Amino acid sequence: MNLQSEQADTKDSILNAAECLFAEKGYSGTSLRVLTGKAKVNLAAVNYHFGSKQALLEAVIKRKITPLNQIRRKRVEEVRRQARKEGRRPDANDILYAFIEPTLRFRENERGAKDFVTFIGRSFADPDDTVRKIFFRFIQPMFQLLLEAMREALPHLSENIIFWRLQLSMGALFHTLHICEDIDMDHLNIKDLDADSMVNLILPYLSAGMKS
Amino acid sequence: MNLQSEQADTKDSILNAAECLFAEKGYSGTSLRVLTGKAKVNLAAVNYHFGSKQALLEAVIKRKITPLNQIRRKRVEEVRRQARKEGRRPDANDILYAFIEPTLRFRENERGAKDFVTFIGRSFADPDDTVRKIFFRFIQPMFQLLLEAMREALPHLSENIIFWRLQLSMGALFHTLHICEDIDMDHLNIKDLDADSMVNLILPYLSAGMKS
DNA sequence: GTCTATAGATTGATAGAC
DNA sequence: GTCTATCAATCTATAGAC
Repeated sequence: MNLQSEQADTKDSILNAAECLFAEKGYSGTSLRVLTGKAKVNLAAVNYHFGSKQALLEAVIKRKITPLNQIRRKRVEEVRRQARKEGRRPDANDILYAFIEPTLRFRENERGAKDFVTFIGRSFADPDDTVRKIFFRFIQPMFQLLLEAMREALPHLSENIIFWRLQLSMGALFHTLHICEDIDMDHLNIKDLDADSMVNLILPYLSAGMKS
Repeated sequence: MNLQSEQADTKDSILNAAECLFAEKGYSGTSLRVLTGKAKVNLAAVNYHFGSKQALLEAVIKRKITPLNQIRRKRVEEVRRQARKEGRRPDANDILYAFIEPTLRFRENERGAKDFVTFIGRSFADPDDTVRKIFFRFIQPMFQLLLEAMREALPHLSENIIFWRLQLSMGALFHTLHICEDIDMDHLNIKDLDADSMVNLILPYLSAGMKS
């Protein structure tokens, strides 16, 4: 019992520190020395508990992306189900809302989630193939679902166009989410905006772009 | 004469190799050994000709961003001038076109420009403060000009909203430009799209978002 | 499970011969 | 200007005592 809980603490400490440092300094930019220092565990603990730095990366991603995607998937499918029930096409704005709102809510509420979302944004552009591939693996099914839903919503647009407009949306969303952690201009600060305000800022833009 | 031209060749070889490798592997992910290997110059040549790895980074950015920003600035100001002459507000779509078209044309035509534009996209999200700060310094005046022009075009929107919609646009644009170098799905491939087609793909999205 | 100590590789930068 | 050789620091990962 005691052993188990202490192990869990060590693993969690490592995961929390990794989440924070990966967001701030990137995967390659974070050394195990700094990481274990922040987590207040021994340098060898990462390799003992996770096997390697890369396995730790996977664990960090998996821990938060799994429940988040579960919520988002449920919300998007509810939009499609509701539309089908009413004998109409789903609305692009509703689909985007079903994806974005839980993302920003999650970012606001969960411990370390702000770091995690920043990390997602960084990972899209990470030069390290490893990082991009691992992320891609976890994100791909969710993106596929969005693609399907959008094809229902916007049947007059080609799959090609929808694909790239979704990419434009992901780029806009995640760039903004991590730039706002970085920027410090008094009159333009949205660092402390709540989830609803951020949705109101971002959703109209993405929605108009998707339908354009 | 001979000495000068050989020096220029060495410096240019280094700049070209750096541009390519920084785009592909990032600044931190590129070692001077690999870089000088690709440039076919001696390991010590970077420090001799540029002083440090960071000074090389600045030189790489400066070489291409200066002429590119000159063109973009001229085009954006021409849109404002024309509108003023006709006694109307500039159109947001025209402003975006004046920024994006030269960017994509440049990307298509100039040697190494595709790498450079990819590198810009990566740098927005680079975890290394140094990289982001240097880029920010070179990009800031151009962004400021866009901000001003957009405030003229969209006077009913607050400066705050315009600022963040421009950020959304930059995120969408540069994410898409470097994801399209990375993606390899036959039916969705735009890797070999020409500049005009890319403008047609991206501009309506950004334009609708800005005006939303 | 936790710790120290260290292997083994790689990094940016530089000194000094040519 | 170009080269070799090397320093000093850093990295991931692991072996072995406790």
